[in-house]
Amino acid sequence: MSDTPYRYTAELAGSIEVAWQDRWEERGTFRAPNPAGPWADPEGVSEHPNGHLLVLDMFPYPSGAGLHVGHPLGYIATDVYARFNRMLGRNVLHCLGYDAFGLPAEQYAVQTGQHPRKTTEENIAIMARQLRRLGLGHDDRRAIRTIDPDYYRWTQWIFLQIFNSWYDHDAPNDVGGTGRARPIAELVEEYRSGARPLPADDGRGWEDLSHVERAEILDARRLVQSVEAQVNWCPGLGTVLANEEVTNEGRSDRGNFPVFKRNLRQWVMRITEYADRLADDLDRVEWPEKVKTMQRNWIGRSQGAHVTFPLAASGTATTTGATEAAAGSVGATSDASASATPGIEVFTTRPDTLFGATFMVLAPEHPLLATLVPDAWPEGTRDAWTGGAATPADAVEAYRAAAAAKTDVERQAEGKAKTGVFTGGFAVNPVNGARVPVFVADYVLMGYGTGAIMAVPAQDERDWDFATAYELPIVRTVQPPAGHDEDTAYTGDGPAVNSANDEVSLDGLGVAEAKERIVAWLEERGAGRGAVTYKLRDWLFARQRYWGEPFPVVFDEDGIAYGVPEDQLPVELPDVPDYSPKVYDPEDADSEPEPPLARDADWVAVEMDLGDGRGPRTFRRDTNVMPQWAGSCWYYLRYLDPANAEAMVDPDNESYWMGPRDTPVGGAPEGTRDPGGVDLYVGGVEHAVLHLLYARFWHKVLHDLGHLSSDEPFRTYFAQGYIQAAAYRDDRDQPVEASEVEEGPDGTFTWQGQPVTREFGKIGKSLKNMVSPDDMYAAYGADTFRLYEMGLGPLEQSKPWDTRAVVGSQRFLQRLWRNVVDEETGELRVVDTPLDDATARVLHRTVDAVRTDFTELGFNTAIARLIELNNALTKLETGVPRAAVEPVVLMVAPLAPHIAEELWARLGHAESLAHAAFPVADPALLVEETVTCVIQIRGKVRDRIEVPGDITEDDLEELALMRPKVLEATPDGVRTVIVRAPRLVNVVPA
RNA sequence: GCGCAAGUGGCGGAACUGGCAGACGCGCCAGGUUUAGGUCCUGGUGCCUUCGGGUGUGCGGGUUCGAGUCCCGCCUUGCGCACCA
Repeated sequence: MSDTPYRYTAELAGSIEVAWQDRWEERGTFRAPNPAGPWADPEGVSEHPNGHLLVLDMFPYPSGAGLHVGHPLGYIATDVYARFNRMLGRNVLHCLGYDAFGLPAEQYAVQTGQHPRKTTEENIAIMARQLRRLGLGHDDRRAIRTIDPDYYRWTQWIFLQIFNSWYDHDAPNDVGGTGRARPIAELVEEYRSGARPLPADDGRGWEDLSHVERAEILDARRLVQSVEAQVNWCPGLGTVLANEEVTNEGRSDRGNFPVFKRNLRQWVMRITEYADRLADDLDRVEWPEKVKTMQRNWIGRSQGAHVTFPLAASGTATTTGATEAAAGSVGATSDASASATPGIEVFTTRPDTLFGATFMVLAPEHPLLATLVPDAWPEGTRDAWTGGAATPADAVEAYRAAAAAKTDVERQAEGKAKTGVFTGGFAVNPVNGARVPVFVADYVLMGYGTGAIMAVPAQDERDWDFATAYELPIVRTVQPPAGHDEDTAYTGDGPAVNSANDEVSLDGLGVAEAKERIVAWLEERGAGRGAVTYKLRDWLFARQRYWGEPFPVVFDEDGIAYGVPEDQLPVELPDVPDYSPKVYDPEDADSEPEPPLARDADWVAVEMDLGDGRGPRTFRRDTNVMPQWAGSCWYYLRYLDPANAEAMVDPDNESYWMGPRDTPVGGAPEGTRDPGGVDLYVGGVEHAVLHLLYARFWHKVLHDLGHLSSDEPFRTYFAQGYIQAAAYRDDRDQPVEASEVEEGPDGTFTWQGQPVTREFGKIGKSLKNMVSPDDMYAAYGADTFRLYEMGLGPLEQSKPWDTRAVVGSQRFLQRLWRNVVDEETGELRVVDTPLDDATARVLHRTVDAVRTDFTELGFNTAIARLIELNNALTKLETGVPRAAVEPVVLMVAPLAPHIAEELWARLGHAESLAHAAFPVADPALLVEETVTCVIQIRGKVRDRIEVPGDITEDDLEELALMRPKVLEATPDGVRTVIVRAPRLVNVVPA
């Protein structure tokens, strides 16, 4: 029998923790009152005069492997912050649900032959147990799951809202600009009334159109469209993917399978309509600059101009005069298809350099190539331009085939070496009438701009490289500064040169002015116009998989798509016998997507009354499912009102929790209207352009349609670092089980007797370095684990896991416990004597520092201060005063809530401390009575003296100059004395 | 290649506007408790040192009475972008 039965061991910690978790659940301690909706509790809301706070973690995916010690890092951090704010009197909403649709669950289910619903629900149960054991103060009523029909009913509802909307670029929005989503019904009304002209100006009105014609007009405007487009087809996953889901290496971010470009008809969400607002509104949220930059880069907005280069008559490869350009937009050719073509439209960000455009380049996929190519090489064609082919058609075809066969990886492997062939065609530079040869080259991409460029070698490095490789002329139109290398392009600012025709001259102008002038000239001439392009593509939204939300869309016999009426939602995911997607050889680029739902003929054919007055009819269901991002695009809204059967969220609940704040975030532009949104959103940076961009898009649509008062989902986003763990590899570079590796005294590592090398990496199966929180609960308890993770270092940093070091946090809690409870008797040890002055000052300085640290998420330094304070109390010889230990318990509570609750209760408090007031520092006690003043000679510390904290500069200087060491060091007198009372005096000898 | 972060003891990391570098924790060392090991407790712990002191925040310069902190030039690591016209 131990003689310390009341010691704070892992066993005791465990029993305390589980008991408090039960109590919290029974009492509903963390249930946050809502102002409205089915749980309306206005009284509960009014009990929180210090306002409200919405703190959220990124939506977790319940993986089959359970949690590892890296996962809870952010959950603990938000919990500490939430608990702290609760103690400040705020109404705090913190909860967590499950993002449970998606590929991994489906793949796991296929592997194990079980239904994905079964495996997903099992995984959720495991995760829920692990999370509960952590002691997170979540509102347990709000643990929503995306796979529940009551949830995805609203996912489908939102889809229909977007489907039934169009983007009106001219409509004023509420942030002072124009452009917002409007219901498609309003567009119909404008067409019907004639307020908006119909696209086809054939004299017929809306009522005269067939329903197929009307559908075509509307479908072209919807924010969800079915388009025939080049998509990312991933045979290994059997589905198409969004651009955001394809890695730089041209592989799927899930599973790392090859991805191929295919032309297929697919659903897209028109996120590009929001490109400007998505870019601009980043200024109004408080996010890491890094993440904002990533989103801006992804959106890739660039300002420039579209310029049309008329096609020139085929002929000799020599430059002719300016007459043709003046003649008009089309080069004089007899070829019918060419005359139908106005010319080659390019996008350029440097219209000021137009006079230096000496050739053009089309992407290999450019449609104009077919009509551009003449029968024979024009006279004067250089050998190097032909690619060795007998005719331009052969050369272009060979080049196109070669480019098409190359994967992105191969293109990348070739680096920046420029290849291409002459098309045999010419175009006319609209500013000077120069005949410029047109090339095809794969350094121009079909997916950006117009898929064609004007090449200005003197001011563009890529064009320079191409021009030198193919001996094309280079004309400088921006004067490089003196000393600029004559053999490179100059891309900087400078005065324009060689840039004048009979009507306009740019010579001498800087880049910005030159752009302005030439764009004005182009617009006047109808040869071009100012333009903005984006790298952002529309969001490919359909997946040919099973485990996702079905599309609430049906088609009639004409192939027209209809949204399923709201009152018939949800469209439930049918329980099909064969849910495996049709997957192919990952390299089989020519395979076709085949959704599992398409196999269920009974489900696909449906009789339905759309409520359009035509009665019940037979329709064909859409057999796609939504991507995993769908459920995670709006879950934070459902948290606010998860039981609401009438709306996705009651508007009053949304505006209470997420509505715009009175003052904008720091760094927002002057006069900004606050966008509202989640007050603190914590999660990994890997979702910087996926989830965070998609959610912003949906949120803005819902805001435009009047469903939300906030116009950004996440007002403040904090990107947490990762916990990494040691992993070890053997001599074949294969990871070995990290838990079985032994460290030798010389610092080397061995596994089963063989030497292994160490690295630090992501925790997980692939590196065999899994550490489960369950092991930590068993060995130390949840409070120790929480404290360890928070004490490791700054939250935004990635840090290595070290199980051996966890004991330090346990020791702290043991000392705290021992300051209150006698380990042998279990009796209370605190004394009721008043605090001595020194202890009171340490206490209040700690309160002040911890408050600041908690507010700024500086948990590691807060913990250090609390340890110092507790160590100071431990050393008091007259016992630990209650007046000191109670504030310590309250301050520890957000970090280690179970032990704090237990000590609080043992100290005689009947109420949970979850809503107790956080200690407040007395300003009078923040200043130290005496401080150590450092005396420096020429900046080097030479002496120290104890002085009163409020000593004047003059007194301190006098004191310092009398010190023997100072006198000794200044035999020739003193030149300067710098005094920073009360901490420092620096004496500079003469 | 371009852009952005970050480099501090054996390790994770502290250090407000330039003002005692290394808080706190791990590890290590010594002592105590214990039958022993472990736990736990107390003290010490940047490096060098002739014990006076010297030296020290990736490297080299600079500004300053004073630099981890500011400026210039490098190096390394991490992240992002990568023919985006």
